[in-house]
Amino acid sequence: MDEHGEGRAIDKVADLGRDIGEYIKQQRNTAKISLRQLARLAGVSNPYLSQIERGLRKPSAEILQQIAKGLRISAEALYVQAGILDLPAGGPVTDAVRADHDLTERQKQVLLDIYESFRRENSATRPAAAPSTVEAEPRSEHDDAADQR
Amino acid sequence: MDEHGEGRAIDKVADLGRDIGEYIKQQRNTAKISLRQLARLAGVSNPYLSQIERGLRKPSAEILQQIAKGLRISAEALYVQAGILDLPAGGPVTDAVRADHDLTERQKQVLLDIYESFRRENSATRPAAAPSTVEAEPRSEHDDAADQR
DNA sequence: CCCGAGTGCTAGCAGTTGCAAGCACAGTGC
DNA sequence: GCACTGTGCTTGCAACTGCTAGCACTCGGG
Repeated sequence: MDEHGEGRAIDKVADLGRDIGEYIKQQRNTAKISLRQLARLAGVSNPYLSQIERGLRKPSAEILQQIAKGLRISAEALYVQAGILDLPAGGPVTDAVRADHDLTERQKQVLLDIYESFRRENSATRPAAAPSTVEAEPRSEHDDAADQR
Repeated sequence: MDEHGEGRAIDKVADLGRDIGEYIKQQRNTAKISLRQLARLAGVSNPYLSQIERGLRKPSAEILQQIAKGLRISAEALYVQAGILDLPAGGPVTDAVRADHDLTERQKQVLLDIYESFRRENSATRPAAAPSTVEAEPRSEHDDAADQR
């Protein structure tokens, strides 16, 4: 991490750690499940999940993936909170370009940069879409039954 | 990783490690830059980048982000290769661009023209290894100077 | 020949990640 | 009271990540 200023980077990392931890805790509370229940559903150890929620540890993307699965939210939502994925530019154009097998990665990036620049031109004051919390559907018995169909 | 069969999971993890490593190496070769140059651009140590490319180490998402920056491709492309992000299920680029309400018609056309031009380039120059002329733009001093403007 | 600059890699190490074992506490039923 | 089940957390440790110092090699110039 030589690129980072020593003091501010540490503060930033700590903040990011707390951000994803608090977000996970918030999602878990919203889902009304205990830390141990989530840990079991996610397939991670409960002490580790506890440490993550309190910002003491910084989980890998794989662990975030597992936690997302346990919470039944998208891994991407956690990645965004963890700062390893940008807010989705959103929309069919971005997805289509990314999925196009006829383009190289570099070409995709060039196209999307131009696309974004056009959008900025057209709507300079449009606010960015906020991360969604709609995935925090409460976990109930009824939900489990629906899950099995 | 208790959810996974022991033998197959190990094989799968190893494959994934080699996948992202080979992918990075391929992108680097396509960009015609040395391992050390990419390491410098990415802000990671060159021995570590070497180990990553050879599948000996499994980089974190943060490191992948840095490597993507050095390669000038999206971090998401690397995440997909690393198996921590799913391929977006997108529709055709043309349809998506045409349907995008954030763009003027002119902008749509410009984007689609560039898109088609890229595809043409790729069809004309595509051998089995699929290099791109855009991506294969040599990374020179001149480029660096242009980069800073 | 030597030297310098470049190449990719080896080896050892500090710090971090994720875990298992265990603790203290709360609530419930006998 | 006790035993049980559940809660979140502490601690120590093995494995891993990412680094630095250094190596061997190639190439070009003097």
